[in-house]
Amino acid sequence: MARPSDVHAKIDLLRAAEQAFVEHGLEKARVEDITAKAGRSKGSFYLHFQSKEDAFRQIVEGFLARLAAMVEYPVDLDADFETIITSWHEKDLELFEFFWQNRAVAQLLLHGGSSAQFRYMVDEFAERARTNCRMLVELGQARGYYRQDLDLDVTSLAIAGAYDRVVRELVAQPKKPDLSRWLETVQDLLLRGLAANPERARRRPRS
Amino acid sequence: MARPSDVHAKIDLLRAAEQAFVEHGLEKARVEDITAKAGRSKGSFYLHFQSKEDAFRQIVEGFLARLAAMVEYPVDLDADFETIITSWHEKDLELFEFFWQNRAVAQLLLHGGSSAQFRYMVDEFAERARTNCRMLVELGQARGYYRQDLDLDVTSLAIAGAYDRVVRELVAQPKKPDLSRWLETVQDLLLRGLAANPERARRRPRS
DNA sequence: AACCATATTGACCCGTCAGTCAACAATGGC
DNA sequence: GCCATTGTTGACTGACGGGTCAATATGGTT
Repeated sequence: MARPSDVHAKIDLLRAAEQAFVEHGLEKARVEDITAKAGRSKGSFYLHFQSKEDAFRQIVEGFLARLAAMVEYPVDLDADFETIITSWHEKDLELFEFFWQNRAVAQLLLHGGSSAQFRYMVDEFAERARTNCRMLVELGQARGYYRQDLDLDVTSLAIAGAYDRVVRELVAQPKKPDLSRWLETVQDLLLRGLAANPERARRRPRS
Repeated sequence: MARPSDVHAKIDLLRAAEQAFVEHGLEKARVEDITAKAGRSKGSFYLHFQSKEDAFRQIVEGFLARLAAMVEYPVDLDADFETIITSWHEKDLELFEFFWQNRAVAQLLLHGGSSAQFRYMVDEFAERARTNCRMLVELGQARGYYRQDLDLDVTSLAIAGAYDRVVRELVAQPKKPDLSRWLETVQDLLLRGLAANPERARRRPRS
């Protein structure tokens, strides 16, 4: 065993790659820019990644995997509805925090800096988020909290879209905004739109 | 004056380019694919466009110009609020029709097939649409139809996002859905969320 | 210090296209 | 039919950048 490899290399490269991809998109980002930024050689890049696309995939997959883990929290179907709503709010706040922390990659994905060959990953995630949202609405309906005349497909789309757009704006902010207030505004708007009984929809002030 | 130029050339090329860009994105679409699809030569392409990017710009600008014209219709501030809402619905329906008719280009833009250098055009449009939406909400507030406690910034974001996502889904549909019903569902959800007086928010059945 | 195994490097190779232009084709006027 | 003019073509060029690999550096081991 002679000469151990530099353990920081891959991390440095991933960081630099992320920055380059955010700045120029997958196609226009040059491997040499990435290696220069990481203070490494071009060859070093190919010790850690099969190709430029491979590095991109690793970044995206890492981000989406952590994201998916946050979104697909188990819903306790037996819980009191109010508890579900509260838990929903908490999880959303975590999600917003996560997006803020990872706003560079988030912008990359949300703005389609990825080429067509990676779009399916983002689309798939968007679809899952929307399905998740649809389930929650359906549950609310079944419990009688939400209106019975809602079209689940279009309604869940609109809700997912509202969040989507707010997150897009969030990740583009120069300073961290009041995530909790943003979230409350959105949830309040949507809850009132969903509720069967308008009075119940008014948000209780959070403790 | 000898030999008039083929008047169909540019139109053929634009159509083929649109198709190629939708299919592969700006970077990956090859000029030779475009010309082959249009049944023209590569040289012919450069008689009509400065560069590949120029062709792309012409397609996008054409689409956005027509779109902007539809969105920025004058709001009659003196009109009865109910009239404004009705007019809003009609205009949205037109907009949805437009998106459906032009779903190929719409998908191209919404999914970021455009490289970073063109994103500002889409972003600018999204921003204008959102501002427009904000103004309508503000008007509703001033008239007392909407809640006073709304955060205009976040609320307008959420509303714009809801439409945005629904349009994204619309342009991805294989068959034309019932645009009017989709629109009603969205408007209904949002109006109930916005309204100061829940009773007033219920949509009157359209004539 | 000498040696070895492995890590690292960056000059080079080579495929891919955007864009050019010299040759050719078509048209209208005479 | 012939010529002048303008339209059209597609083989070619040159730039670019992803990926390779022979040469070199490094650090541990004896």
